This record gives sequence, structure tokens and C-alpha cells, in this order.
Amino acid sequence: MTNAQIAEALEELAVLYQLDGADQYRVLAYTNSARTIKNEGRSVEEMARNGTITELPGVGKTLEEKILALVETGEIPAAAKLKEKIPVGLLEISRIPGLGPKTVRRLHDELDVNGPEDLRAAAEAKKVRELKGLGPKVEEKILTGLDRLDAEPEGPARLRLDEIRPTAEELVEALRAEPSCEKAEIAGSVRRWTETCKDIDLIATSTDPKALAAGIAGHELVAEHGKPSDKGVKLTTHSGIGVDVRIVAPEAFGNLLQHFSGSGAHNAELRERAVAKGLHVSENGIKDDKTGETEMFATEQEVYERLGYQYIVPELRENRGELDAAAEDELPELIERSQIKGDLHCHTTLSDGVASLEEMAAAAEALGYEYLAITDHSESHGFGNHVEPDRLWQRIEEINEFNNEDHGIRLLSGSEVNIHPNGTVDYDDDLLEALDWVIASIHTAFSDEAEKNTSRMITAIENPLVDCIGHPTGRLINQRDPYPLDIERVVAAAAANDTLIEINSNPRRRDLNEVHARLAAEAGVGIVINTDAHRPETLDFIDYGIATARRAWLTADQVKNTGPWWKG
DNA sequence: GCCGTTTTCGGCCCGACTGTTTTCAGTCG
Repeated sequence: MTNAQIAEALEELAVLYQLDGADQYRVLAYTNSARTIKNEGRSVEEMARNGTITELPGVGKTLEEKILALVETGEIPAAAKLKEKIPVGLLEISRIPGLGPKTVRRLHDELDVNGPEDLRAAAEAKKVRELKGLGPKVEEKILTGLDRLDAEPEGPARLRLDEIRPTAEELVEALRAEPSCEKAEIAGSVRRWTETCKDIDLIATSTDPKALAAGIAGHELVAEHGKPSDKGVKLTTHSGIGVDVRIVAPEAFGNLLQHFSGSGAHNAELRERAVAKGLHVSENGIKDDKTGETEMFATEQEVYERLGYQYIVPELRENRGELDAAAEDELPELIERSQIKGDLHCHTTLSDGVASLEEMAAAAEALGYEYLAITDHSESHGFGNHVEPDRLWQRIEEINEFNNEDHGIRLLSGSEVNIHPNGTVDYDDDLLEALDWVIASIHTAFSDEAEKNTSRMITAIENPLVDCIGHPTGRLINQRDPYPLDIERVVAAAAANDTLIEINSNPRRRDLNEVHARLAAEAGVGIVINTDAHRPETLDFIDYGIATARRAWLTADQVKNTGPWWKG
């Protein structure tokens, strides 16, 4: 059972307890542990089985028992029991915005609502407004919420970062261009470079807040907006992205930026720890119990310093140990884009790229790279994009010729070879040996069984002619789940065989993900950050790979392509 | 349900907003 599945079961149990009227802190304990487990790189199932799971923060004796039952029987007894008592329809309607557990419970108890159909009937018959504390506005919210539930049964989609980031950048630039704007920054998950984002948060200071809010509300990207005030404005773009613009006094800019950059988990932990020191943190400032004063800070650096921490960059703010490290002055010096010396995965027109070898080389040279590996697909790739051995031998010659000419970049002859279901790869050994660089990837015939995929990949890792594994889990964000794989065994094999593992920077992939990349690096596996570019412009995807690496706590010395080309 | 530089019991992060109320509970980020 994957960590994600365990986390999902705990989240469901939290909602069930909530609807059952359990103490909020008990509910919180389940939600928190679900988040911890989702962020854990090691197999939580394994930790449950060998009795080490209580090492995880927030997981105690009771959760240990429940998780053990879950991995052994497929369900948590307490959850099964609650499901008998609580109609599943209530879980569904609790997803309607504005309807929390308390309200859902009252609708059930007082109006006999058991699911979306009952709720619609009650709202249409204007019964909801008869309940104390509820009124016509709530009824209206319920009906629009039910419509949305019908339209999007899976809930509102989170957008991939690359689908939302350009809009955030355009809007923050527009804010900065407003005459009354003093400072404007992107906050929220876009600033933390998460894989997906729900909306855009923008933070600003202004000499005339209301004018600034009104100004941005008139931007051409904006389809609808709320009422601009001196605190900001809420926008919706034509593409349906929600944007929250908040304006604050310059002296509290650091507090607000810190607050709205999140993550929620990081901030909750930060505040909890501050309370122990008699300090209360909010977007408005830091209140000191001793003096009763609220201190405001213009920069985030000062906020963290006041609380006793090193500055923590946004990418690390996920409550994955960054507060402990920052308290001890032990945060890693994270890798930066400027340290990348070359890209080791790209395609040309030889397979499915759209640019020539020369065009790709020129683009890489323009980025200041020392080397670029040309890694077109291999013999068995198909789709008309396969490369016959003879053609690849010829390509090696072309690359040699290129390197003999006067260019500011060195090309490496490579290939992205397919890993066959039995773990062997394309091309004979003499051809693989003639290449500078071999990436092996799985493109076909994923199995539903982790064991098959894992041993297939490990066979490739053990092949001495394979330098690196490409996009190791095959996932496409929001589109295709990773194929089942025992990452810990893959990582152990890679470490034992000195085989490198790629962070594929394509924002649709970001594979390895940040959790697995951290696990791999900690196990001593060398990482390379590549773009898998199929056109010159997408060599710029390296930013997303760098972001994943930073979110995985990686330093330059853990990433092989921060150094000069190392194979002679 | 978890956990301990006040604690093995009694706490547990903060404020804005909304809709409903005349002072607040619930929800959300």
C-alpha cells in the first residue's frame, strides 16, 4: 500500500470522525498524520510492519494500530464502523464550499439529509432556512455547490504550476506598474514552486491601496472581480484562475508575505513553536506576551530572525524538518540554476524533437552550458520516431564533427533507450559503449504489479552501460499516476551500482518528485537534473527541475551535472 | 489523538470573512 493511499484513508477517517462530532483536536491529529505520511519518502507500510512508524511526528500508539490494520486488512475497523453509521452521501456534501462538518451534521439530524439528493430537495423546498443560524444565503450556496458537485465530481482541479505561473508573473508585473504600487510579490504555492496550485496569491504595499486594488481589477486578464478595498481585491481570470490580491502597510510586508506564502503546515508549526516562547504569529505581526506589543517587520528575514530561525526559502516551507534545521542554523545550501553546467536529456528531429542538433546546441550554449547530451529515442520506440542503429552510428560521427568545429559548447552523443519488459535495453553493447551517455527509461508496458516494474528497472540499473534512469516513475501530473514501483529498492540498487537517477524537469513530469529525490540523495544516489527538451525553448524547463531539487533539499554537490562533464 | 525547556494531564495556531445575528459560530486559508 502506497503512502498516498494510507494518507487518503486517514483523511477519510478524519472527515468521518468530524461528521460524527468528534473532538476537533482528534480530527486534527488524523489530518496532520495524513499529511506527514504523504510527505514521507520511506514506505510507511514497511514502517508500520517493523514497528518504527511512531518515529513519525504525530503518529502514536493508536495511529500505529490503525495503520497496521489498514495495511494488513485493507481497511481501518473504526472507519468501517463509522461508515455504517454515517451515510456516504454526507461525505460528499461536506465538500460543498461553506458547508463544514457541523452544518452537515445538523442537516442530517434536523432535516434527515443523507446525501446530495436529499439536500437539494430540502434547499429547494426552502427548509434549510428554517434552521437556526442558517438562512436564504446558505440555501443559495448549497444549490450552487450541488450544481458544481454534479459538474465536477472529482472536485476543482488544481492546475499544474506551468499552467498558472505565467499568469501570476504577468499580474505581479501589472501590479508593479501601477503608479501607487510600492512593492508587489507572488506568494502562496506558486512562490513555493509546488507541482500544482489552486490559485494565485499576490501581496503588495501601496501609497493608495484602494486605487491599486481597483487598478489591477481592470487588468485585461481579469474576467470578474470583487469589490476593491484598501485591503485588496479578489479576481477571477478569463481562464478561471482565482487570484487573491492583498495590500498591507509597508512596515508589515514581511509578516504578510510570510503568512501568505505558506504552506499551511509550515505556518501552523511555526506558530505552535512560537507560542512556547510566548510569541503569537499572524499576518499582522508578532505579538509578545511579555510586552503585549505587536512587532511588525518589513522583510521575511526579520520575521524568521525574531522567531529564532535562519531565513527559510519558500521552497522548503512544507513542515518537513526545515524549522528544526533552521533553529540549529543547519539548513542546506540549496542548488541554484546558475550552477547547472549542462543538460543531459534532449531530443532532436532525429526522433520526436522539432529542432536540429545545431539548433538545440545553440540554445544550450545561449544558456551558458558547457555540454549538452543529444538523447533521441532508441530503436524500439516506434511512433515513427525510432532510431536505427546505423543512423545512431552516423549521429555519433555528426556529433564528433560538431565538436571538432569551433563551438562554445560540447555535444555528447547519447540515447534515451527503452527498458524492455525483461529489463534489457535497446542497441548492442558495442553501440552503447560508443555513446558518451545512456539514459534508460520505461515507455511501454507498465505493469500493475510493483514487483515486475521494480525488477525490470533494477535490471537496467545493474547494466554497466546504463548511466542514468530517466523519468523513473512515468507519472504525468494531473494526468497519469506513476506506475507502481518500489522506490526504496530502486534507490538502493542505484546507490549500489553508481547509476544516476534523473529529475526530469518537464513541468508535466517533475519525476523523480521532491519526496523521492530527497530519499535518493540521502541514500547517496547521484542525481542529474534534465529537461527532456523537444524544442530549444523548453531547455528553460530546467527551472522546474531545479525547483523540485530545492524542494528535495538538494545541494549542488548531490547533483552531478553541476560539475564539468565527467566521463572524459 | 498526540505530546512535554511550564505539563504523563490538559492543553493543542491565527485571523478574516460570511451569514446570521445584535455578539457569534462556523468555515476557510
